[in-house]
Amino acid sequence: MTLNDTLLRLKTLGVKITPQRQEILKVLLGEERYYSAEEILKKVQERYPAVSFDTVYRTLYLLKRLGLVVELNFQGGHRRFEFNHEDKHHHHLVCLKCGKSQKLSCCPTDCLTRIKKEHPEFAITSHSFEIYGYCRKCQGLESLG
Amino acid sequence: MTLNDTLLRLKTLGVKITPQRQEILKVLLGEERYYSAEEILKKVQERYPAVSFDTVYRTLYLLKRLGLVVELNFQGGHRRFEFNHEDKHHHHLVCLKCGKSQKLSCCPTDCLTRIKKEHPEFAITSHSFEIYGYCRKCQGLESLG
DNA sequence: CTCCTAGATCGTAATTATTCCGATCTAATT
DNA sequence: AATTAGATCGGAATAATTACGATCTAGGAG
Ligand SMILES: [Mn+2]
Ligand SMILES: [Mn+2]
Ligand SMILES: [Zn+2]
Ligand SMILES: [Zn+2]
Repeated sequence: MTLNDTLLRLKTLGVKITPQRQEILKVLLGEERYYSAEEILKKVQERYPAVSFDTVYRTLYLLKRLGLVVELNFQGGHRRFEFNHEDKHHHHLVCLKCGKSQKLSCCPTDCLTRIKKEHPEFAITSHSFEIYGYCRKCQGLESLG
Repeated sequence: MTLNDTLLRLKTLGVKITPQRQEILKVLLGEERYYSAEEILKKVQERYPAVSFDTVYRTLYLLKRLGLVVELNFQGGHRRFEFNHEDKHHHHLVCLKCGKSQKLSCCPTDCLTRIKKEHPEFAITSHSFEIYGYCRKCQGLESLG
């Protein structure tokens, strides 16, 4: 998904295209990874020093409602956001020490179809699946804080 | 798992058994569901009015390190804790409106074994798998806040 | 049983993350 | 160019979590 595609999509949905929103999207589309709200704020401030957390959060939640952004809630209460690249739905292998992550090649679709059958009255909108542990570098250092 | 079993386990591990810790365990063992830190504080305060958040959080993290408690991080940044009943490992179907949940009958074990093979250098310690949406009661009310 | 001490708790303050809000601004339509 | 619904800013408010010094106590030694 390119920036222009995304902007077109927003325009179609009747959402205003502001420079701040464009800049937030540029960050999210820049590297294919997840970001904290603060990381996004810092990056956007390089171009627009006056931008506020309010704008970042409002934009992220807007994009989430539109299905363009995914919210990730990791162990320890760490909240992250990443662009929802079409056909690139994925989950993460997250190191509890350094926070680095790798994409997982696998999504529990069989569980999902089973649960849909078992709970037909429940309107499923999303799911999360993350695996935690320690990467090679951080093994043995778990207890050193 | 009963309270006495758990206390014995803690004793074996060289952890002090305080009345506050016992009370927190009683809450967690009482109903087989997850709790917020605040819910636990309130319940424990019924017996020990002076107990503090500090004690609740420290105890929860202690129990988590010992594998007796699981930390759940739901959409919206909601953090919950539940007792890790042996052989009752499970995941949740969570309503985004009312917060009520149901146990899932299914754990993505095939994904997990696959990931272990693909990332033998990574030391996996835990995983999360939650499904979100709207329960029957809350359907159609999603947008009413 | 009493003493001792490492570790636990309390009370409160500090920190962090997120949300709220009134004043001002602006994208997009007319 | 004027209009206005919706967006942004700056800062305050709220909520969640962590920190810390003073005090207390569980559990082991004697
Ligand atoms: Mn990712
Ligand atoms: Mn549960
Ligand atoms: Zn998936
Ligand atoms: Zn599982």
